[in-house]
Amino acid sequence: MARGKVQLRRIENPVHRQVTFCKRRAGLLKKARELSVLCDADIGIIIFSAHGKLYDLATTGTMDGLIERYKSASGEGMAADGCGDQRVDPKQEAMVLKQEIDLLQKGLRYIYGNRANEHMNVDELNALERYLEMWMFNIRSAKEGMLKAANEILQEKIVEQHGLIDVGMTIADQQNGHFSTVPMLEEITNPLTILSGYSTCRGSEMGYSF
Amino acid sequence: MARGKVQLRRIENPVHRQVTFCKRRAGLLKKARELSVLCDADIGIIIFSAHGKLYDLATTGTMDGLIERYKSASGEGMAADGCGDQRVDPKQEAMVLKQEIDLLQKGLRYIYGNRANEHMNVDELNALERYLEMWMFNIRSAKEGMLKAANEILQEKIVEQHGLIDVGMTIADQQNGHFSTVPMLEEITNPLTILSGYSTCRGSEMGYSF
DNA sequence: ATCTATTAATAATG
DNA sequence: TCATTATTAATAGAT
Repeated sequence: MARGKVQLRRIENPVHRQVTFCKRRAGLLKKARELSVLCDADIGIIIFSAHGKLYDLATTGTMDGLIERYKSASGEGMAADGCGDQRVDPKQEAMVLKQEIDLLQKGLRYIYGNRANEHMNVDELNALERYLEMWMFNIRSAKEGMLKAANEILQEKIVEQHGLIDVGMTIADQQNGHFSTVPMLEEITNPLTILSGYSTCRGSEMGYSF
Repeated sequence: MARGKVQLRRIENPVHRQVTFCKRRAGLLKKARELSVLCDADIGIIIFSAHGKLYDLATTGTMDGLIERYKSASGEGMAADGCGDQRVDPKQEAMVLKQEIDLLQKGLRYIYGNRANEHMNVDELNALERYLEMWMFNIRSAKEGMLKAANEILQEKIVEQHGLIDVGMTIADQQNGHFSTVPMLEEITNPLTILSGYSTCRGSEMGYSF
Protein backbone atom coordinates (compact mmCIF):
# COMPACT_ATOMS: atom_id res chain seq x y z
CA MET A 1 0.00 0.00 0.00
CA ALA A 2 2.57 2.40 -0.90
CA ARG A 3 5.14 3.19 -3.44
CA GLY A 4 5.18 -0.10 -5.17
CA LYS A 5 3.17 -3.22 -4.76
CA VAL A 6 4.32 -5.59 -2.09
CA GLN A 7 5.19 -9.17 -2.80
CA LEU A 8 3.82 -11.67 -0.39
CA ARG A 9 7.04 -13.23 0.62
CA ARG A 10 9.57 -12.79 3.35
CA ILE A 11 11.43 -9.49 3.16
CA GLU A 12 15.06 -10.41 2.79
CA ASN A 13 16.65 -7.12 3.75
CA PRO A 14 16.80 -7.23 7.57
CA VAL A 15 16.43 -3.49 7.96
CA HIS A 16 13.42 -3.30 5.72
CA ARG A 17 11.99 -6.33 7.44
CA GLN A 18 12.36 -4.79 10.86
CA VAL A 19 10.84 -1.49 9.80
CA THR A 20 7.95 -3.21 8.11
CA PHE A 21 7.45 -5.37 11.17
CA CYS A 22 7.10 -2.35 13.42
CA LYS A 23 4.76 -0.52 11.09
CA ARG A 24 2.53 -3.43 10.26
CA ARG A 25 2.44 -4.69 13.82
CA ALA A 26 1.14 -1.31 14.92
CA GLY A 27 -1.36 -1.38 12.08
CA LEU A 28 -2.56 -4.85 12.96
CA LEU A 29 -3.13 -3.98 16.60
CA LYS A 30 -4.92 -0.82 15.63
CA LYS A 31 -7.21 -2.77 13.33
CA ALA A 32 -7.92 -5.20 16.11
CA ARG A 33 -8.83 -2.45 18.52
CA GLU A 34 -11.10 -0.87 15.94
CA LEU A 35 -12.85 -4.14 15.20
CA SER A 36 -13.31 -4.75 18.88
CA VAL A 37 -14.91 -1.38 19.49
CA LEU A 38 -16.95 -1.16 16.31
CA CYS A 39 -18.38 -4.65 16.49
CA ASP A 40 -18.35 -5.57 20.13
CA ALA A 41 -15.83 -8.33 19.66
CA ASP A 42 -13.30 -9.64 22.13
CA ILE A 43 -9.92 -10.05 20.52
CA GLY A 44 -6.61 -11.42 21.62
CA ILE A 45 -3.46 -11.20 19.53
CA ILE A 46 -0.14 -12.86 20.18
CA ILE A 47 2.85 -11.90 18.07
CA PHE A 48 6.28 -13.39 18.27
CA SER A 49 8.86 -11.50 16.27
CA ALA A 50 11.38 -13.47 14.24
CA HIS A 51 13.73 -13.11 17.14
CA GLY A 52 11.22 -14.38 19.65
CA LYS A 53 10.13 -11.16 21.26
CA LEU A 54 6.53 -11.19 22.40
CA TYR A 55 3.93 -8.55 21.62
CA ASP A 56 0.34 -9.02 22.63
CA LEU A 57 -3.04 -7.38 22.83
CA ALA A 58 -6.23 -8.25 24.65
CA THR A 59 -9.13 -5.96 23.93
CA THR A 60 -11.16 -7.40 26.76
CA GLY A 61 -9.94 -8.46 30.13
CA THR A 62 -6.57 -10.12 30.05
CA MET A 63 -4.89 -12.39 27.57
CA ASP A 64 -5.04 -15.19 30.10
CA GLY A 65 -8.77 -14.68 30.36
CA LEU A 66 -9.15 -14.83 26.60
CA ILE A 67 -7.01 -17.94 26.45
CA GLU A 68 -9.15 -19.69 29.01
CA ARG A 69 -12.23 -18.70 27.13
CA TYR A 70 -10.64 -19.92 23.94
CA LYS A 71 -9.81 -23.27 25.41
CA SER A 72 -13.30 -23.89 26.64
CA ALA A 73 -14.90 -22.59 23.47
CA SER A 74 -12.69 -24.48 21.06
CA GLY A 75 -12.84 -27.66 23.06
CA GLU A 76 -16.60 -27.92 23.05
CA GLY A 77 -17.25 -27.39 19.40
CA MET A 78 -17.15 -31.00 18.31
CA ALA A 79 -18.79 -32.59 21.31
CA ALA A 80 -22.35 -33.24 22.37
CA ASP A 81 -24.62 -30.29 22.55
CA GLY A 82 -25.43 -29.79 18.91
CA CYS A 83 -26.48 -26.38 17.71
CA GLY A 84 -27.68 -24.26 20.56
CA ASP A 85 -27.33 -20.51 20.51
CA GLN A 86 -24.09 -19.71 22.20
CA ARG A 87 -25.21 -16.32 23.34
CA VAL A 88 -27.23 -17.79 26.14
CA ASP A 89 -24.66 -20.32 27.12
CA PRO A 90 -24.01 -19.78 30.82
CA LYS A 91 -20.49 -21.03 30.43
CA GLN A 92 -19.71 -18.46 27.81
CA GLU A 93 -21.30 -15.80 29.93
CA ALA A 94 -19.28 -16.93 32.89
CA MET A 95 -16.07 -16.86 30.93
CA VAL A 96 -16.73 -13.29 29.84
CA LEU A 97 -17.47 -12.33 33.41
CA LYS A 98 -14.37 -14.05 34.64
CA GLN A 99 -12.23 -12.16 32.17
CA GLU A 100 -13.61 -8.89 33.31
CA ILE A 101 -13.11 -9.73 36.93
CA ASP A 102 -9.55 -10.68 36.07
CA LEU A 103 -9.06 -7.24 34.69
CA LEU A 104 -10.62 -5.60 37.71
CA GLN A 105 -8.39 -7.60 40.00
CA LYS A 106 -5.38 -6.76 37.95
CA GLY A 107 -6.37 -3.14 38.22
CA LEU A 108 -6.70 -3.48 41.97
CA ARG A 109 -3.26 -4.97 42.28
CA TYR A 110 -1.90 -2.31 40.03
CA ILE A 111 -3.35 0.49 42.05
CA TYR A 112 -2.57 -0.95 45.40
CA GLY A 113 1.08 -1.45 44.94
CA ASN A 114 3.41 -4.09 43.69
CA ARG A 115 3.61 -1.92 40.68
CA ALA A 116 6.90 -3.47 39.84
CA ASN A 117 5.11 -6.71 39.07
CA GLU A 118 2.13 -5.26 37.32
CA HIS A 119 2.43 -4.02 33.85
CA MET A 120 -0.85 -2.75 32.60
CA ASN A 121 -0.57 -1.37 29.14
CA VAL A 122 -2.60 1.43 27.71
CA ASP A 123 -5.10 -0.93 26.18
CA GLU A 124 -5.84 -2.60 29.46
CA LEU A 125 -6.15 0.75 31.16
CA ASN A 126 -8.53 1.90 28.49
CA ALA A 127 -10.61 -1.24 28.85
CA LEU A 128 -10.68 -0.86 32.59
CA GLU A 129 -11.71 2.73 32.24
CA ARG A 130 -14.54 1.79 29.94
CA TYR A 131 -15.77 -0.81 32.39
CA LEU A 132 -15.68 1.68 35.21
CA GLU A 133 -17.48 4.26 33.15
CA MET A 134 -20.27 1.86 32.42
CA TRP A 135 -20.41 0.62 35.93
CA MET A 136 -20.58 4.13 37.26
CA PHE A 137 -23.25 5.00 34.82
CA ASN A 138 -25.33 2.16 36.12
CA ILE A 139 -24.79 3.11 39.70
CA ARG A 140 -25.81 6.65 39.03
CA SER A 141 -28.83 5.50 37.16
CA ALA A 142 -29.85 3.51 40.18
CA LYS A 143 -29.36 6.43 42.47
CA GLU A 144 -31.30 8.78 40.32
CA GLY A 145 -34.19 6.41 40.16
CA MET A 146 -34.32 6.72 36.43
CA LEU A 147 -33.51 3.13 35.91
CA LYS A 148 -36.99 1.84 35.65
CA ALA A 149 -37.90 3.91 32.66
CA ALA A 150 -34.51 3.50 31.07
CA ASN A 151 -34.73 -0.20 31.55
CA GLU A 152 -38.03 -0.54 29.84
CA ILE A 153 -36.70 1.28 26.84
CA LEU A 154 -33.56 -0.75 26.95
CA GLN A 155 -35.41 -4.03 27.13
CA GLU A 156 -37.64 -3.12 24.26
CA LYS A 157 -34.61 -2.18 22.26
CA ILE A 158 -32.88 -5.43 23.05
CA VAL A 159 -35.91 -7.52 22.32
CA GLU A 160 -36.54 -5.86 19.02
CA GLN A 161 -32.91 -5.89 18.00
CA HIS A 162 -31.89 -9.32 19.11
CA GLY A 163 -35.09 -11.00 20.04
CA LEU A 164 -33.31 -11.91 23.21
CA ILE A 165 -33.75 -11.16 26.85
CA ASP A 166 -30.71 -11.17 29.03
CA VAL A 167 -29.82 -14.38 30.77
CA GLY A 168 -29.85 -12.95 34.24
CA MET A 169 -33.49 -12.17 34.00
CA THR A 170 -34.31 -15.73 33.13
CA ILE A 171 -32.18 -17.08 35.90
CA ALA A 172 -33.63 -14.72 38.42
CA ASP A 173 -37.05 -15.73 37.28
CA GLN A 174 -36.30 -19.35 37.85
CA GLN A 175 -34.72 -18.77 41.21
CA ASN A 176 -37.31 -16.50 42.65
CA GLY A 177 -40.30 -17.99 41.03
CA HIS A 178 -41.56 -14.58 40.17
CA PHE A 179 -40.34 -11.29 38.96
CA SER A 180 -40.57 -8.07 40.80
CA THR A 181 -43.36 -5.88 39.55
CA VAL A 182 -41.16 -2.88 40.16
CA PRO A 183 -37.96 -3.76 38.40
CA MET A 184 -34.88 -2.05 39.71
CA LEU A 185 -31.28 -2.85 39.08
CA GLU A 186 -32.11 -6.47 38.64
CA GLU A 187 -33.11 -5.86 35.10
CA ILE A 188 -30.12 -3.94 34.04
CA THR A 189 -28.04 -5.82 31.60
CA ASN A 190 -24.50 -6.78 32.18
CA PRO A 191 -22.75 -3.53 32.95
CA LEU A 192 -19.26 -4.71 32.26
CA THR A 193 -20.15 -6.71 29.24
CA ILE A 194 -20.58 -4.66 26.17
CA LEU A 195 -22.40 -7.35 24.28
CA SER A 196 -25.53 -6.84 26.27
CA GLY A 197 -27.81 -3.87 26.39
CA TYR A 198 -25.15 -1.21 26.55
CA SER A 199 -25.94 0.90 23.58
CA THR A 200 -26.76 4.47 24.39
CA CYS A 201 -24.90 5.05 27.60
CA ARG A 202 -21.25 5.62 27.10
CA GLY A 203 -19.90 7.14 30.23
CA SER A 204 -18.03 9.72 28.27
CA GLU A 205 -21.25 10.92 26.78
CA MET A 206 -23.05 11.27 30.05
CA GLY A 207 -21.49 14.56 30.84
CA TYR A 208 -20.32 13.73 34.29
CA SER A 209 -16.96 14.85 35.42
CA PHE A 210 -14.82 15.05 38.49
CA MET B 1 -11.78 3.71 4.34
CA ALA B 2 -14.83 4.12 2.36
CA ARG B 3 -17.65 6.42 1.70
CA GLY B 4 -17.53 8.42 4.85
CA LYS B 5 -15.23 8.50 7.76
CA VAL B 6 -15.82 5.95 10.45
CA GLN B 7 -16.40 6.88 14.06
CA LEU B 8 -14.55 4.83 16.58
CA ARG B 9 -17.47 3.60 18.56
CA ARG B 10 -19.79 0.68 18.55
CA ILE B 11 -21.92 0.50 15.44
CA GLU B 12 -25.49 0.69 16.67
CA ASN B 13 -27.23 -0.74 13.63
CA PRO B 14 -27.04 -4.54 14.06
CA VAL B 15 -26.97 -5.19 10.34
CA HIS B 16 -24.20 -2.74 9.68
CA ARG B 17 -22.35 -4.08 12.68
CA GLN B 18 -22.56 -7.64 11.45
CA VAL B 19 -21.45 -6.74 7.95
CA THR B 20 -18.57 -4.68 9.24
CA PHE B 21 -17.59 -7.48 11.58
CA CYS B 22 -17.32 -9.94 8.71
CA LYS B 23 -15.37 -7.58 6.49
CA ARG B 24 -12.97 -6.29 9.09
CA ARG B 25 -12.45 -9.71 10.60
CA ALA B 26 -11.36 -10.96 7.20
CA GLY B 27 -9.18 -7.90 6.80
CA LEU B 28 -7.57 -8.38 10.18
CA LEU B 29 -6.73 -12.02 9.54
CA LYS B 30 -5.35 -11.14 6.13
CA LYS B 31 -3.13 -8.47 7.67
CA ALA B 32 -1.93 -10.97 10.22
CA ARG B 33 -1.02 -13.52 7.56
CA GLU B 34 0.83 -10.87 5.58
CA LEU B 35 2.77 -9.69 8.59
CA SER B 36 3.64 -13.26 9.41
CA VAL B 37 4.98 -13.98 5.95
CA LEU B 38 6.69 -10.67 5.29
CA CYS B 39 8.45 -10.45 8.63
CA ASP B 40 8.83 -14.00 9.79
CA ALA B 41 6.58 -13.53 12.76
CA ASP B 42 4.43 -16.10 14.51
CA ILE B 43 0.98 -14.78 15.14
CA GLY B 44 -2.06 -16.06 16.92
CA ILE B 45 -5.41 -14.30 16.86
CA ILE B 46 -8.47 -15.10 18.91
CA ILE B 47 -11.73 -13.38 18.08
CA PHE B 48 -14.98 -13.77 19.93
CA SER B 49 -17.90 -12.18 18.17
CA ALA B 50 -20.46 -10.30 20.22
CA HIS B 51 -22.51 -13.47 20.14
CA GLY B 52 -19.66 -15.52 21.50
CA LYS B 53 -18.70 -17.29 18.32
CA LEU B 54 -15.02 -18.07 18.07
CA TYR B 55 -12.76 -17.25 15.15
CA ASP B 56 -9.06 -17.89 15.34
CA LEU B 57 -5.87 -17.93 13.39
CA ALA B 58 -2.45 -19.36 14.06
CA THR B 59 0.12 -18.59 11.40
CA THR B 60 2.52 -21.11 12.84
CA GLY B 61 1.68 -24.50 14.21
CA THR B 62 -1.42 -24.55 16.35
CA MET B 63 -3.06 -22.01 18.57
CA ASP B 64 -2.36 -24.23 21.54
CA GLY B 65 1.28 -24.18 20.66
CA LEU B 66 1.31 -20.41 20.47
CA ILE B 67 -0.55 -20.22 23.75
CA GLU B 68 2.01 -22.39 25.46
CA ARG B 69 4.76 -20.30 24.03
CA TYR B 70 2.95 -17.19 25.16
CA LYS B 71 2.61 -18.45 28.68
CA SER B 72 6.25 -19.27 29.04
CA ALA B 73 7.32 -16.03 27.40
CA SER B 74 5.04 -13.78 29.41
CA GLY B 75 5.72 -15.65 32.61
CA GLU B 76 9.32 -14.56 32.60
CA GLY B 77 10.14 -11.27 34.19
CA MET B 78 7.70 -12.03 36.95
CA ALA B 79 9.58 -12.28 40.21
CA ALA B 80 8.67 -12.09 43.86
CA ASP B 81 8.09 -8.55 44.99
CA GLY B 82 9.99 -7.98 48.17
CA CYS B 83 10.56 -4.40 47.18
CA GLY B 84 10.36 -2.15 50.18
CA ASP B 85 6.82 -1.04 49.98
CA GLN B 86 6.25 1.36 52.83
CA ARG B 87 2.96 0.25 54.23
CA VAL B 88 1.84 1.60 57.49
CA ASP B 89 0.44 -1.50 59.06
CA PRO B 90 -0.01 -4.52 56.84
CA LYS B 91 -2.80 -5.97 58.94
CA GLN B 92 -4.66 -2.71 59.05
CA GLU B 93 -4.11 -2.31 55.38
CA ALA B 94 -5.41 -5.80 54.73
CA MET B 95 -8.54 -5.17 56.73
CA VAL B 96 -9.29 -1.98 54.89
CA LEU B 97 -8.58 -3.65 51.60
CA LYS B 98 -10.81 -6.56 52.44
CA GLN B 99 -13.66 -4.28 53.35
CA GLU B 100 -13.35 -2.44 50.11
CA ILE B 101 -13.14 -5.57 48.06
CA ASP B 102 -16.21 -6.83 49.84
CA LEU B 103 -17.98 -3.72 48.76
CA LEU B 104 -16.83 -4.11 45.20
CA GLN B 105 -17.90 -7.71 45.19
CA LYS B 106 -21.24 -6.83 46.61
CA GLY B 107 -21.58 -4.25 43.91
CA LEU B 108 -20.69 -6.82 41.31
CA ARG B 109 -23.18 -9.30 42.64
CA TYR B 110 -25.74 -6.57 42.84
CA ILE B 111 -25.31 -5.53 39.28
CA TYR B 112 -24.67 -8.92 37.79
CA GLY B 113 -26.67 -11.20 39.96
CA ASN B 114 -30.17 -9.88 39.46
CA ARG B 115 -30.98 -10.88 42.99
CA ALA B 116 -33.89 -9.30 44.71
CA ASN B 117 -32.22 -9.80 48.07
CA GLU B 118 -29.05 -8.02 47.16
CA HIS B 119 -30.20 -4.48 47.44
CA MET B 120 -27.52 -2.01 48.24
CA ASN B 121 -28.52 0.99 50.20
CA VAL B 122 -27.79 4.50 49.13
CA ASP B 123 -24.77 4.83 51.39
CA GLU B 124 -23.19 1.79 49.88
CA LEU B 125 -23.92 3.01 46.42
CA ASN B 126 -22.39 6.34 47.25
CA ALA B 127 -19.29 4.74 48.68
CA LEU B 128 -18.96 2.49 45.68
CA GLU B 129 -19.36 5.41 43.39
CA ARG B 130 -16.65 7.36 45.17
CA TYR B 131 -14.30 4.42 44.89
CA LEU B 132 -14.96 4.10 41.22
CA GLU B 133 -14.46 7.79 40.69
CA MET B 134 -11.11 7.72 42.39
CA TRP B 135 -10.12 4.58 40.61
CA MET B 136 -10.96 6.05 37.30
CA PHE B 137 -9.12 9.19 38.19
CA ASN B 138 -6.01 7.18 38.82
CA ILE B 139 -6.39 5.22 35.64
CA ARG B 140 -6.57 8.41 33.69
CA SER B 141 -3.63 9.75 35.57
CA ALA B 142 -1.69 6.62 34.75
CA LYS B 143 -2.52 6.98 31.09
CA GLU B 144 -1.54 10.57 31.26
CA GLY B 145 1.71 9.55 32.90
CA MET B 146 2.43 7.13 30.11
CA LEU B 147 1.75 9.73 27.49
CA LYS B 148 3.78 12.27 29.31
CA ALA B 149 6.72 9.91 29.57
CA ALA B 150 6.44 9.07 25.91
CA ASN B 151 6.28 12.72 25.14
CA GLU B 152 9.37 13.42 27.18
CA ILE B 153 11.27 10.77 25.35
CA LEU B 154 10.08 12.21 22.10
CA GLN B 155 10.73 15.83 22.80
CA GLU B 156 13.66 15.23 25.12
CA LYS B 157 12.93 18.61 26.49
CA ILE B 158 11.04 19.13 29.68
CA VAL B 159 8.79 22.07 30.08
CA GLU B 160 9.85 24.45 32.77
CA GLN B 161 7.99 25.29 35.96
CA HIS B 162 4.23 25.18 35.51
CA GLY B 163 4.57 24.32 31.87
CA LEU B 164 4.49 20.67 32.84
CA ILE B 165 0.90 20.88 33.88
CA ASP B 166 -0.01 22.46 30.60
CA VAL B 167 1.53 19.56 28.74
CA GLY B 168 -0.43 17.12 30.81
CA MET B 169 -3.61 18.94 30.19
CA THR B 170 -3.10 18.97 26.48
CA ILE B 171 -2.35 15.30 26.28
CA ALA B 172 -5.16 14.31 28.55
CA ASP B 173 -7.50 16.39 26.51
CA GLN B 174 -6.50 14.62 23.37
CA GLN B 175 -6.91 11.24 24.92
CA ASN B 176 -10.35 11.62 26.39
CA GLY B 177 -12.53 14.51 25.63
CA HIS B 178 -14.09 14.47 29.06
CA PHE B 179 -11.22 15.31 31.30
CA SER B 180 -12.41 18.21 33.32
CA THR B 181 -9.66 18.71 35.83
CA VAL B 182 -5.98 18.14 35.55
CA PRO B 183 -4.61 16.08 38.40
CA MET B 184 -1.79 17.47 40.37
CA LEU B 185 0.41 14.64 41.40
CA GLU B 186 0.34 15.60 45.04
CA GLU B 187 -3.39 15.18 45.12
CA ILE B 188 -3.56 11.73 43.67
CA THR B 189 -4.37 9.20 46.30
CA ASN B 190 -5.06 5.55 46.23
CA PRO B 191 -8.52 5.23 44.85
CA LEU B 192 -9.86 2.70 47.23
CA THR B 193 -7.66 3.32 50.18
CA ILE B 194 -7.28 6.95 50.94
CA LEU B 195 -4.74 6.21 53.62
CA SER B 196 -2.03 4.92 51.41
CA GLY B 197 0.03 7.06 49.16
CA TYR B 198 0.36 7.30 45.49
CA SER B 199 3.62 6.86 43.72
CA THR B 200 4.01 8.20 40.27
CA CYS B 201 4.46 5.70 37.54
CA ARG B 202 6.75 6.23 34.63
CA GLY B 203 5.37 5.23 31.31
CA SER B 204 8.61 3.51 30.54
CA GLU B 205 7.94 1.04 33.29
CA MET B 206 4.63 -0.06 31.97
CA GLY B 207 5.03 -1.94 28.78
CA TYR B 208 3.77 0.94 26.76
CA SER B 209 4.49 0.32 23.14
CA PHE B 210 2.91 0.73 19.79
C1' DA C 1 10.85 9.69 13.16
C1' DT C 2 8.42 11.96 9.36
C1' DC C 3 6.73 12.65 4.92
C1' DT C 4 3.95 11.39 0.65
C1' DA C 5 2.94 8.76 -3.42
C1' DT C 6 0.57 4.75 -3.86
C1' DT C 7 -1.77 0.74 -2.88
C1' DA C 8 -5.12 -1.60 0.11
C1' DA C 9 -9.21 -1.73 2.85
C1' DT C 10 -13.76 -0.89 3.24
C1' DA C 11 -18.61 1.89 4.01
C1' DA C 12 -22.20 2.71 1.39
C1' DT C 13 -24.88 1.10 -2.13
C1' DG C 14 -27.28 -1.92 -5.50
C1' DT D 1 -24.69 -12.75 0.80
C1' DC D 2 -22.02 -10.96 -3.32
C1' DA D 3 -20.23 -7.17 -6.37
C1' DT D 4 -19.15 -2.32 -7.22
C1' DT D 5 -16.96 1.90 -6.26
C1' DA D 6 -16.08 6.23 -4.00
C1' DT D 7 -13.33 7.30 -0.20
C1' DT D 8 -10.54 6.82 3.60
C1' DA D 9 -6.68 4.39 5.77
C1' DA D 10 -2.33 2.02 5.68
C1' DT D 11 2.12 1.98 4.46
C1' DA D 12 6.73 1.35 1.21
C1' DG D 13 10.20 3.94 0.13
C1' DA D 14 12.69 8.00 0.84
C1' DT D 15 14.61 11.43 3.89
